[in-house]
Amino acid sequence: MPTPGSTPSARRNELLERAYSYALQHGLADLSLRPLAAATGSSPRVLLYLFGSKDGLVRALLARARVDELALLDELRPGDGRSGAGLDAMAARVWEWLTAPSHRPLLTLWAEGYVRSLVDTDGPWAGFARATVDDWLGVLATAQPSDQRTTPAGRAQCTLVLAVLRGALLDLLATGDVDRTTAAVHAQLAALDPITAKPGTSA
Amino acid sequence: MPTPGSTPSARRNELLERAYSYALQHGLADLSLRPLAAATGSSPRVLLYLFGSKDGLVRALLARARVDELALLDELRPGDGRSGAGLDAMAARVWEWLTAPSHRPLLTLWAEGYVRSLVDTDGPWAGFARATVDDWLGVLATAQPSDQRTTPAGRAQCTLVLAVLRGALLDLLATGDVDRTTAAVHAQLAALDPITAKPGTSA
DNA sequence: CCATCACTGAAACAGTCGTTTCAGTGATGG
DNA sequence: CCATCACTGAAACGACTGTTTCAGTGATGG
Repeated sequence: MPTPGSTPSARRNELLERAYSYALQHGLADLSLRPLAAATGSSPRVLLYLFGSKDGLVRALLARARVDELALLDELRPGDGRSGAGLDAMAARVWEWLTAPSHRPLLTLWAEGYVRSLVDTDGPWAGFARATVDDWLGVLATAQPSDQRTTPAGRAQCTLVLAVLRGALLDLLATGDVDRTTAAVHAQLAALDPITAKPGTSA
Repeated sequence: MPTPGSTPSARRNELLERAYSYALQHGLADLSLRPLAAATGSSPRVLLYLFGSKDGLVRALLARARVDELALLDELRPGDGRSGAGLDAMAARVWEWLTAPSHRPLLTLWAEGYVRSLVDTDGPWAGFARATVDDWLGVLATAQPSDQRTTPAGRAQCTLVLAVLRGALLDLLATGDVDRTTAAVHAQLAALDPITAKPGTSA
């Protein structure tokens, strides 16, 4: 019995991509094999064969969504080891990315996985929320001076920026009010600036 | 055929309370009639009779959760028509409430309904996210000077405070790190103070 | 040529879902 | 006394769930 399960394979990747775009449209909450199979031009039999189980499928989809997330994070990294353009500048770029309408399905999917992992502490979702929090705190930390990175105040800074971004995102997803949420985020970044910048290092 | 559906009734309220506490423990995502009936000492038959349908039951549970939310909001209102103690003081009180361990199940349930309503635009969840955003923005607005309440900058202020609270809450629910998230919220409130207060009115 | 390989279709499995049907309780009040 | 009321138990309905069984494809390579 081969049961590849998680082994990469041309066919598997192809179906994963189609299932991923299906999940982006329909969500993960009531994802079901037969409708998914019909939409991706396959069959429940094949999906189970290629992914081992439905849990395996969901895990693969979550991992696939995470690939998109990590791609964004890499894009945001300063690249070189230097301290980059500052926490506020990075936050502004992140918010720009978050407000792009084409990213809305991905963000909704992410929110779905996030809260689901809060309830189902086991299963495929487990640890998803925790993982994304750590991912983002890590990447935000690369934007602040290295001497702040380890201090509690520095970690609080990153936590705060992340909270603003996530909270504003939740608002945006619910209301669609880009102007109001963007104004809130920028108000925060303006207020954050004098805190982040050490005296003498501004501009 | 009576089919009370949403008519109040002693028995209905009793079962609603029990179903509510069950939902707080197990979540709403995979709520199912038979296990719920077994846990509440009733039967699927009775639940359907008293709530009309499963959607009616979920709607009742969501409304019940909203009662708890609105109770908190009323508690936060200054009471008299005056401007209260300021936006930052109110936010600090809200955060205190959010971090209370006993409120964690309610907050998780709320998060569940929130993102669910982002995906299922119809069904029992519809509009839940939007409603809570409006509720909270409304109550936060009562804490700021009346001349700021209508300006875009004032609305951005409330949006920002709400975003910080919600974002930090998401972080807290995922990581359980009360210290770090509280530090972030308080850092924000400290930075918010000089913005909110008009020059000359500070202290 | 034949074995092995990754992949697939059709059908059935046992289980759960929300809901319905039928048949009752026991209490209320005219 | 009897009708009406809110409520309930038992069982079944059809639809759906993830998963399995059996039986194949067609291509690969020794």
